[in-house]
Amino acid sequence: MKSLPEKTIERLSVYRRTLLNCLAEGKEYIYSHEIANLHNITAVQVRRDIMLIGYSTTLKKGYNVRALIELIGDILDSPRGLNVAVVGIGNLGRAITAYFRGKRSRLQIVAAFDTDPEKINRVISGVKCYSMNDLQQIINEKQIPVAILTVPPDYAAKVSEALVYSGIKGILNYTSVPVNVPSDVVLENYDMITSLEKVAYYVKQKLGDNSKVSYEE
Amino acid sequence: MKSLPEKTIERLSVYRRTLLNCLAEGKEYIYSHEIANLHNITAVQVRRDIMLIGYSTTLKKGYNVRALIELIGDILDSPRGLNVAVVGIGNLGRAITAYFRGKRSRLQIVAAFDTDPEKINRVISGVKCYSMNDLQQIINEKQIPVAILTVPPDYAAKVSEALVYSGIKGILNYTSVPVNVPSDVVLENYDMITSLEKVAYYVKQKLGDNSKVSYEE
DNA sequence: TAAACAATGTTATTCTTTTAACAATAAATA
DNA sequence: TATTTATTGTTAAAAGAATAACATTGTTTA
Repeated sequence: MKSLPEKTIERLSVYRRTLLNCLAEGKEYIYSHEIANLHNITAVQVRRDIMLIGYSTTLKKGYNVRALIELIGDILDSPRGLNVAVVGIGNLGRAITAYFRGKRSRLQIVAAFDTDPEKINRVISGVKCYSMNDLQQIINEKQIPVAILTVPPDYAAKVSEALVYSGIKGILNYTSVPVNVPSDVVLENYDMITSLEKVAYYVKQKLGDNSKVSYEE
Repeated sequence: MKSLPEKTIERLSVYRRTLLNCLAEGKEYIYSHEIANLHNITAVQVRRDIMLIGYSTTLKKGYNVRALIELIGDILDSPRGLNVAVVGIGNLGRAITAYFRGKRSRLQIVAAFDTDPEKINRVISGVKCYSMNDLQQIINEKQIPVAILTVPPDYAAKVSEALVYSGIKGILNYTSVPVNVPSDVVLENYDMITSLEKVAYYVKQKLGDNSKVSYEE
């Protein structure tokens, strides 16, 4: 399989969730422009993404929702599922596990880690919490290739090192500190403060355009 | 001011936080390649970003950290700060307010909204929580142009409509549902499930490359 | 059935972003 | 002081992503 553009991968993930909703509402077929409207993008982009994953329909009644979902699954999911750990089970960690709760998904959050003795050995948001000291052991025992990093900023670097050392293959970093990993480990840094500052920047630009008030004095 | 590339805006936000740390450690000057190493990017990209914001140094001792921070502030921040509301103060909402707690920033989270009677009129993570019914009133009274949307998926569409109607200028949407706003409202959709699925996809790819095991049977 | 329409599939173009190439110059060194 | 080195600033090229243009083809309708 030739590799798909990163942005297409992202959109496929979102498409799938929207399509699952459609299916739940009894919708069997969907037009490219309907998918587009649901996501604030153009129908061309939708069609192009769908072309890239090799789906095509001869009908003019839109795409078969079920078939599309399945095909996206073939691309995104690992056949046997993929285990995930949440490292740092504070508010953010719990928010993420909550997202997955009850969802039937090929991604399973199978362990949480924390340093707080109050949390260790308890089940939090449906996930057993282990001591950070047992990181390597549990990751190996449970065969966990992916970790979500939601520890306080000061611990980010140390913990990500430990994760790499424990053999983790992918890290989704939600701390506000960029972390560094060897090139054979997949890394996605996402920074919530940055997104907020970005929105604020564009809002400032717009306000500045419409009324110079805030700059006048 | 000519408008800067979106990616540059994002990086500036991250640079600033890293630079603040450097300053806290007593570092007065920093080389482009040092900034680059901290962020897993190239020095050229750093220099280009810095060129774009119009900073330049005649010294060969690196950039003046203090000056850079200030200049980034001139670009990103509104002179008088910008008020922000968190709409839906569950785990995710609390995680975000916690980020900002104690941070001296030009972005202030000044209100939370929720429907849970247990939360309304209480102070949560340092922020007063109001009833969702008072959205418009409070947004106007407190002059809040930016909202962070962290409500359960089913409420996302309704609440974002209400926000737009209340005169909000920017929405940062963390629900797993894409929302739609008029073109004069700044919108950033960020989907945590998608980022996790993306990491999982690339991990799958890598594992597939190294050992075909998972596809063999 | 023929014409018009509406939808998809694909190539070409444009735009954005990153990377490369290299000129300029302060600082260090022989 | 002349030479080398290290660093910045800037233009040029390449890569990646979105958009536009358009060909194709079921479906509907006169």
